[in-house]
Amino acid sequence: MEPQQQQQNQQQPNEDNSSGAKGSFLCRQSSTRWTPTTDQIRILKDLYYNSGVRSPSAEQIQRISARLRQYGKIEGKNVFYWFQNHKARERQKKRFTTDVPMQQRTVSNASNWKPEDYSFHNKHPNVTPGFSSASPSSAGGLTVGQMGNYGYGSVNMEKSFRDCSISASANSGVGGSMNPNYGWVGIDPYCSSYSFFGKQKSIMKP
Amino acid sequence: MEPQQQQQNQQQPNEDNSSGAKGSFLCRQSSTRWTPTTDQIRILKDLYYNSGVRSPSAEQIQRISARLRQYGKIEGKNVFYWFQNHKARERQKKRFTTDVPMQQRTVSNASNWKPEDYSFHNKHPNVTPGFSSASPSSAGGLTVGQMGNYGYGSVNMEKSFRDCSISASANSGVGGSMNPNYGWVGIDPYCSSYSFFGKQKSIMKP
DNA sequence: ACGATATGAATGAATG
DNA sequence: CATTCATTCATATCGT
Repeated sequence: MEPQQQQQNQQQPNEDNSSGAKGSFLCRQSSTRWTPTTDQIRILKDLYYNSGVRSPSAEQIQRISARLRQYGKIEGKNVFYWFQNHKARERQKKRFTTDVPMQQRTVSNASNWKPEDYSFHNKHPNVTPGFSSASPSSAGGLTVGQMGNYGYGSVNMEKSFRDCSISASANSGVGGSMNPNYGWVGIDPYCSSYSFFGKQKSIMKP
Repeated sequence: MEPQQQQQNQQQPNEDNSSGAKGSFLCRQSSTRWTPTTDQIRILKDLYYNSGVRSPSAEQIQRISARLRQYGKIEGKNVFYWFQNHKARERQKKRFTTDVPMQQRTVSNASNWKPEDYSFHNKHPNVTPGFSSASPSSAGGLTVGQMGNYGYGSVNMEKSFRDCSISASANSGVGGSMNPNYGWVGIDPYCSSYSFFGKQKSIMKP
């Protein structure tokens, strides 16, 4: 991410990469920690910025991780942490720079942190500028999130609108009716409690 | 092995420079990463060693960076990373030296500050013109530091167990399990218990 | 010119 | 959610 300056992107493609993008490099995944592949990152960011996913529910996490699994090894917790971190850091940086609530930043910011890819996906060197409107997925083809599943929000979405500018993703369905997309707005009658990692807890251990 | 600070100072008044290319040394090469000026380092170390600041909060970071800005370009994240790194490396270094040999560390020895480093760090002839060292209060008058002590060390946490008793089972809404943190209503069927992870981690972990 | 080291930056994983 | 720790990448700088 942060395509601005130096980036240390070097995730090793591990096995199976259906995407067939980068070459295969055998590598050291020996590390304990998950090293996301570029495709995985791409998708995660797409979900984050384009679909507005911020704190996916257990179900979503499973789905997402399942989808991402085709691009490399990944577990539910990785997805979970990814969203947590991404969100936290986005907020944090804002905190450092915008701390004082009052004060209008005339020039507004100026240089602070990395511009990152707010708004849309701007980071990948590839992806065509086109930007389709209908399908959120760029290359996957699997849409992880659009099922009619209850979205997670149901509860406090409060100010989630503050930064997420999800630009149009086709059906944002603000109007009412069910909004199939995950996101804010979904009020669902069910709690759909989750056992969440409960099921996959076994894999959750380091 | 040696001096930690071999920082080259090149404080530039402020931003600008766009040339980026470090064609000529001795210039602001601010192309990419932040290169702290000696004054900035001096102050940072002062805060670190003399004031005990290790992990400044967002607010502190704001103030610190504001203060340091008079010595050169700097942003909040730089301060943030600086402290993070400094602390981490100090710790890391110490870990190697103090760890294996004798583990007889009295706990009292919490302060592992490294006075040697500070006080007169500038070993480079390059130092900024003028500048006498001493109090950081050159022009700021801001008091960023907070106390002078910090007990650190002796925190060897390893993998402790922290299983929770409640474990997951938040079950679907109604049941009324514990974890009432969020006043769920007894009859409230719509679970909105999103506290969710508040304690969930237990299952996520060892 | 390199190689080594110091250190800024980024981020996965946890903890509270 | 906020904060912190550990690792790792990237680059600036110095030594020889």
